[in-house]
Amino acid sequence: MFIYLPCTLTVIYDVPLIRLTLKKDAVLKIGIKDIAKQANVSIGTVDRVLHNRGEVSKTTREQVLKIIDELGYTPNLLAKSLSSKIKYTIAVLIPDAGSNPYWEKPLEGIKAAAREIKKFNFELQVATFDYSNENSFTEKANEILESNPSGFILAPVFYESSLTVIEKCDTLELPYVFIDVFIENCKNLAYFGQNSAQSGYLAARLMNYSINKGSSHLYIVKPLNPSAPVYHLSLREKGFISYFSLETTNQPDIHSMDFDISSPSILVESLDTIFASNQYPSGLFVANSRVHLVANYFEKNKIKNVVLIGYDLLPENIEYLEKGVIQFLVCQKPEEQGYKSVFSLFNHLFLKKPVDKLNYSPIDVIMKENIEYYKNFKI
Amino acid sequence: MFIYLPCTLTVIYDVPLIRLTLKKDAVLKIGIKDIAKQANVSIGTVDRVLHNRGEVSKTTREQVLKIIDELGYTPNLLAKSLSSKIKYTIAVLIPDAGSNPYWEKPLEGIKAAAREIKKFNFELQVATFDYSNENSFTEKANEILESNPSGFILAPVFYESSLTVIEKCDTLELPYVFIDVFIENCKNLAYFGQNSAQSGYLAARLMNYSINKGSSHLYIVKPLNPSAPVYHLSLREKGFISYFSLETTNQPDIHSMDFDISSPSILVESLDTIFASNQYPSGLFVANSRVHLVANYFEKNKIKNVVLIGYDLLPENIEYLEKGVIQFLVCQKPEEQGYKSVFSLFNHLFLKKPVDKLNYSPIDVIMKENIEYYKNFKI
DNA sequence: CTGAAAGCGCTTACAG
DNA sequence: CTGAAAGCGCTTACAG
Repeated sequence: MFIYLPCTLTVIYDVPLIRLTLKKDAVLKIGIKDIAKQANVSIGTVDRVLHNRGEVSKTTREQVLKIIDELGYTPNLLAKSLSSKIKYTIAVLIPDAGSNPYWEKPLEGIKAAAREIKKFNFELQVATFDYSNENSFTEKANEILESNPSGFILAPVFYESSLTVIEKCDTLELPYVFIDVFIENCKNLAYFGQNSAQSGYLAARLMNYSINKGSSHLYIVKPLNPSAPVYHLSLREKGFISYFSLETTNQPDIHSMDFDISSPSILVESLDTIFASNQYPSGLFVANSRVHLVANYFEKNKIKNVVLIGYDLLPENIEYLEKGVIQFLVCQKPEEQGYKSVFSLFNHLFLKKPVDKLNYSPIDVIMKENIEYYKNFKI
Repeated sequence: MFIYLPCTLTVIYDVPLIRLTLKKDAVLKIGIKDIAKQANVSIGTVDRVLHNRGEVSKTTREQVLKIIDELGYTPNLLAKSLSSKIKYTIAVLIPDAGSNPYWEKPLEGIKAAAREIKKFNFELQVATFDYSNENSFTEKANEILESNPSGFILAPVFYESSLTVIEKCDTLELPYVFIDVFIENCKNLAYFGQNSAQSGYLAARLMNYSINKGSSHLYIVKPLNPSAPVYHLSLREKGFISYFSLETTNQPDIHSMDFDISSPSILVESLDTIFASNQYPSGLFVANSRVHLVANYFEKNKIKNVVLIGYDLLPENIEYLEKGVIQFLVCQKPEEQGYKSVFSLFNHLFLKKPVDKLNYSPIDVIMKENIEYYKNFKI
């Protein structure tokens, strides 16, 4: 039923000033030649002070520096990379996508960034390791360090081994960027990853809004991959739980349920138990991308009106979201994490620009209506 | 109450192959010199066929073309823009931010893009017009066309005048990009804007999830600026309404309420009426960024438990979202629209890359928990 | 300590 | 129709 309820509409004529900004940009770009002329030196000398390569007398150095400052010189990056023979190599060490399809996404972003900075003589070295094999991590890391890259992006999933690697980086003065996993008190150039607890908290709010209020049962499902670490999972769980203890007067019973993804039958049994019990769920929060397993169960058993929230845009998840079996997918732009990791090193190495150290990904709320725009990674 | 319910956990050892991809990239970059040598011509001739500047005999032309193809030549863009004297100018014609603060955002993105492609000899010309003055649009457009830009980004808010301008662009073979407003059957290079109906539809789903189910009253608030067009507003309204008629068995009464933003007292009166009536609202959907006016009313009158959903990240809206007065803000990355408009012209003019014609912005769902990541525009 | 010169991969007149 | 040469703004040996 649609009711139209118009209010009085007063027309006003509040005419803002018309203005036209046509930048004439009369500022002529000044180059090292101009500086050289002003300072009565050769461009070679200017270059020496520009890059602190010494072999310049103090007085001329200061003179040149002064003029550079006065004229507000900024180097022409195109000319720089055209003439320079320096090659930059960015090494990447992340888990094998075979063990976790998640890692395809950051790699996609990494590759996209690599394509963009290729023209500036940047090259990529990608190595992967096995989640269930700490040695493979160390071995690959050592291989990389021996190849002497200009920068290093790594997912430090094994704490002890990572510390050893990081120490070596520090000694070599090799700038390194953490992706996805964060280790504290390191001299890492930057970190790009998720705010897992926060995303769980957000999911809880969505859950709370979506379920029928009043006493109810919520289930946190944690699909475990025995060979993969679980910190994201438990942080998401913590965030989810803390929302209900902090923000709402609505206090549902929250149950937690772990299961090994390699034995789906256990999941089915557990879900059977839950749905047959007198603790019938109002909603399920699946703390990672395996939410499609639960969605599949819902579909088969024709379960409706139970809110289902999960993570990540796997094709299966997208399908169930579009069908309406999953209500919300929380997503943390994994491609962007990879993309930005590369660019942080580019900014540091090439542009000599300062880089933000702590970088959490946006937490996207994906629904039927907006999934279209998140499906494909585009910069 | 938190209950832990563990399932059996079986450890498996599914060891994926370890692999190391160290791109050696032995492919030497080939340039016009190599082509020239292969074809036994000078680089001048190669350049002539590369740019179809004629003055080349058919046979040599074909020979060169063949070699270019064989060697898979791709031009070095850095060298190209370093040596070329060609300047590109992108003209922009959008509404004055004075009449609608929204337009600051696309402009921000436009400027960001401009900074990035400045090094490729791209320059920006920004002109603004007055929403309440169609003549100002036409005048500025003509001024721009006379300045003979390389590309044109415009918000064609006045239909008739826009058609005239567009016709001139077509004659001049000037590529033009629509931003925010779309006109059908034009030869525009691209369009960047919102999918307004879709966002209303999404807002309705959020609303439906958030309100207590059962019979209820929802209000669509349309804050009107008499000098600005309303198509986005009414599309959002339509989308909102159609969700309830299409997707849900839950059929609340939906009331629509327009008011002139220049007389806030009318809004207050209307809200007073609503909240005193026997049609007490479960939720209000404010179809644009003025949702903070309603939020302000909520705060003053200590209204709780009424779902409030609105648009855009104005500072006031952010504040009320963080306070919990507004539950959801729907946002359509206006900065990105500007940013991408510029890049579509860059791709077309400079890179000669094909450009997608229809580009809807992602519809972001913003809540307390993720607003942090959407506040600042970053590429 | 400093300068002159070649070169990066293109474009752009100009000469023939 | 075609080629030789200068130049874009830098870097990089090399000579003094």
